[in-house]
Amino acid sequence: MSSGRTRIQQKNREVILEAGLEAFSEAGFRGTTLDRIAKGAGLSKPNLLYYFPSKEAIHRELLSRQLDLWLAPLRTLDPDGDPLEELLGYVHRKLALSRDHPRESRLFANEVLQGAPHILDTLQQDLRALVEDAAGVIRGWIAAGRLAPIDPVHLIFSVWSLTQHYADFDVQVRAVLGDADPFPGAERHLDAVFRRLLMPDPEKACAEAAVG
Amino acid sequence: MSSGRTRIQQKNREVILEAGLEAFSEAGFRGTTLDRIAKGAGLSKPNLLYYFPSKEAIHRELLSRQLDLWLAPLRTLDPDGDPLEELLGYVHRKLALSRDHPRESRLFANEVLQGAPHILDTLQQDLRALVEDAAGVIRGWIAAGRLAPIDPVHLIFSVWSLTQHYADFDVQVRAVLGDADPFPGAERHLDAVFRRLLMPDPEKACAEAAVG
DNA sequence: TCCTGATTTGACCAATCGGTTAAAGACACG
DNA sequence: CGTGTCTTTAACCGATTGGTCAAATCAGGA
Repeated sequence: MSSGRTRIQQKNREVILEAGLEAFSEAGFRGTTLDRIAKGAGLSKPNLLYYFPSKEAIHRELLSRQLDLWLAPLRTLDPDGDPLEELLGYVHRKLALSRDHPRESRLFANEVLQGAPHILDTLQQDLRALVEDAAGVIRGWIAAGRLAPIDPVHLIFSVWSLTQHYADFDVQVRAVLGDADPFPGAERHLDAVFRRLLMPDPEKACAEAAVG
Repeated sequence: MSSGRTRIQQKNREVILEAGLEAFSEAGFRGTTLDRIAKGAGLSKPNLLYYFPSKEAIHRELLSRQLDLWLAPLRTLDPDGDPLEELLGYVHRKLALSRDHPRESRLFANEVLQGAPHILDTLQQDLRALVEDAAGVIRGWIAAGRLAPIDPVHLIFSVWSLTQHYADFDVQVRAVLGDADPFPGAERHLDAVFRRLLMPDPEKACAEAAVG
């Protein structure tokens, strides 16, 4: 009565969302069937619809539940920290999300790729505002000469694309690399890329380049 | 009799493939219905199946027909050319593909994102071999000191992800940037990124950074 | 114990899925 | 004209889709 939800309800809703994540991330919204989610959750189809009113409700709940986690790394940029450290840390955390939560990445990738019909509002409002905040921080660093001059918004796009690539196109990456774990190599590569890209001090950049 | 295909057949097959590209790139294979393709092509559903034996045949034809075009930019790397020019040219051509053929990009993105069930063989053989060739060229440049040291395969992944991002996640990019055309900014950004990333000569890099 | 509400399910629904069939319509060619 | 081929479609098929409903089952408190 206090929480409004039984233990059974909480547990089954979790099981359903887990199965839904597995399915939606693999096949997208339209490509996913209630039967498949039900089977994955070990429940009957009518029982699914006892816990969620519709397929779309499961999808919506998944998207909104993961969105905060998904954008969290970008919120942590500290204007008073060291710019290079902050941004490399961001890249690192974002790549870790791709490694540890590839299904969540593919869930969003499917959604956006197909026109973001369920989260377009959120993108245009929350995401845009969040990016604008982060871009402001980056602009401040550049203005203070603490960071190489670069378009902050496109820089953020670059972090997204470079890191999420290893989750969203995992199959392709492994097909090209062989089946070895791509992430150690990806981590080294992205660290080197962004270090070289963002280094504000020409002399340090030169030294690094000369050594490397 | 000579070509084995009537004018009507050729024209209708084209119309069907155009409608199929529109549909598959938007909704993926499972999310696309024959009825939608038929409607888009202005034909009846049985008439579709007079020209193609199945939905999968349309999809397969689209994938194989676009694959060469899609990978062409990577084949043009000239070992005897200027490394920086060659790679910047590759980035430029790849970004132009994202701008001028976003549906083709999303067609592949959907396919790979959902596990590449129809082209996994091609990825593991042709694509892998192609990347290995290109990586060899890049390694040669690095060994000759004509290019900054960098992992060639991950560099290619980076080109793919950075350029295709503007086609595949177009909706998200526009949501963040507003609805202005993202490509001029993307072009400037990627040019600057790869210039800085690949510049082999420390002094030139320093000069560029100091000026920029 | 019984009772009440929470949970589960078999049977079912209209709509849509990919695909088939047979027959009609359009066309070229003699 | 006629004829044989190419093209198109109405009608239909079994399977699957998202979703409903009433009845059965379960769990827990008095």
